[in-house]
Amino acid sequence: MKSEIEVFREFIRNKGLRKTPEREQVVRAVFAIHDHFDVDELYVLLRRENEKISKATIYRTIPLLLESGLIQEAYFEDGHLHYEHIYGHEHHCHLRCLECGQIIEFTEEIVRDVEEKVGERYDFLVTGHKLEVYGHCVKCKVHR
Amino acid sequence: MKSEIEVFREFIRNKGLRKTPEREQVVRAVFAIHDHFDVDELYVLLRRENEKISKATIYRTIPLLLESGLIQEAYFEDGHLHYEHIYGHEHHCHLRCLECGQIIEFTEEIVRDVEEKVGERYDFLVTGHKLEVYGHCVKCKVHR
DNA sequence: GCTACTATCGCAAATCGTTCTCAATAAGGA
DNA sequence: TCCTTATTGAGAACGATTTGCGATAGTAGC
Ligand SMILES: [Mn+2]
Ligand SMILES: [Mn+2]
Ligand SMILES: [Zn+2]
Ligand SMILES: [Zn+2]
Repeated sequence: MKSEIEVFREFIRNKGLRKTPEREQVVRAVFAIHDHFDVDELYVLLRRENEKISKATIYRTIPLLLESGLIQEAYFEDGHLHYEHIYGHEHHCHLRCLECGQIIEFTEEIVRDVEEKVGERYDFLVTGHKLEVYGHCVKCKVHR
Repeated sequence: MKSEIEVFREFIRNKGLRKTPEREQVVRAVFAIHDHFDVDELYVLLRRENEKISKATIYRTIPLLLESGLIQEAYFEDGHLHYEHIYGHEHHCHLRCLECGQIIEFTEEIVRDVEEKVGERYDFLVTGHKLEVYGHCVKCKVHR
């Protein structure tokens, strides 16, 4: 299996874009974080290790990572988007506690069936889905 | 079944807040729009018919509508959140075309099963879910 | 109904996330 | 190596949302 940086380089080349150290630093940072992240976390991480990268460059790189399928939007929270790297990981959904904000990842096969059913019903070429289940976690349940 | 304004008044009273014409105008506007909406659409609609309401008041009312269960966040798009009124409507999910942006609402029973399963698996008190399926609609499929 | 208390309002300023402008830099093809 | 031009960093600009504040108006108590 190709590494994420190989995938990225291929993507960049195919689009006729330029291979730059800044872009590749972003790719590395994104795959160094094994959790959901936002632009600012990426920025802080990169500044801590690397030194020089501007937020503008990170913002400009995000769409490339999305388009190349290396990352995806995970959820919108606290006024901004949160992402996660997905290349090399099997698809998962999110279970969120409305009280403490905890997020658990889970996989559930049935959702594939929904994709298929709905695709047929509305004549869509379905490519994916995003499912978030929410409620109250064990800890927060008791305080009510 | 209680009307949305009754539900709202009850909510307001229980919270010890004040019943104001501005807040109730927002409730009316929200239930006058039978589609997904954003803050600005609400503002434009209210200014057209009513005259005087500030955006700040709309922004301050949204959390009340969410907490009272009258509306919910539908999706994040074009840099801001879009909402929909849900009181008096059965739950539905969204099917989105990634190319033309079209959104189709659909209902699928199986998702309830997922809620239940996952709730048990992680000991959550599940209260709801948000599912978005995406792909390419009939029209957009052919152009590729 | 009148009064007093203070929640809520509108407006404008402030804040926050994101995009844009532009001059300097550096990919990468010739 | 040279040339063209995509990309960068820095900061200004922008759009959405929140906040501060003085004016207004609900509402509880008389
Ligand atoms: Mn995740
Ligand atoms: Mn909807
Ligand atoms: Zn919790
Ligand atoms: Zn379409």
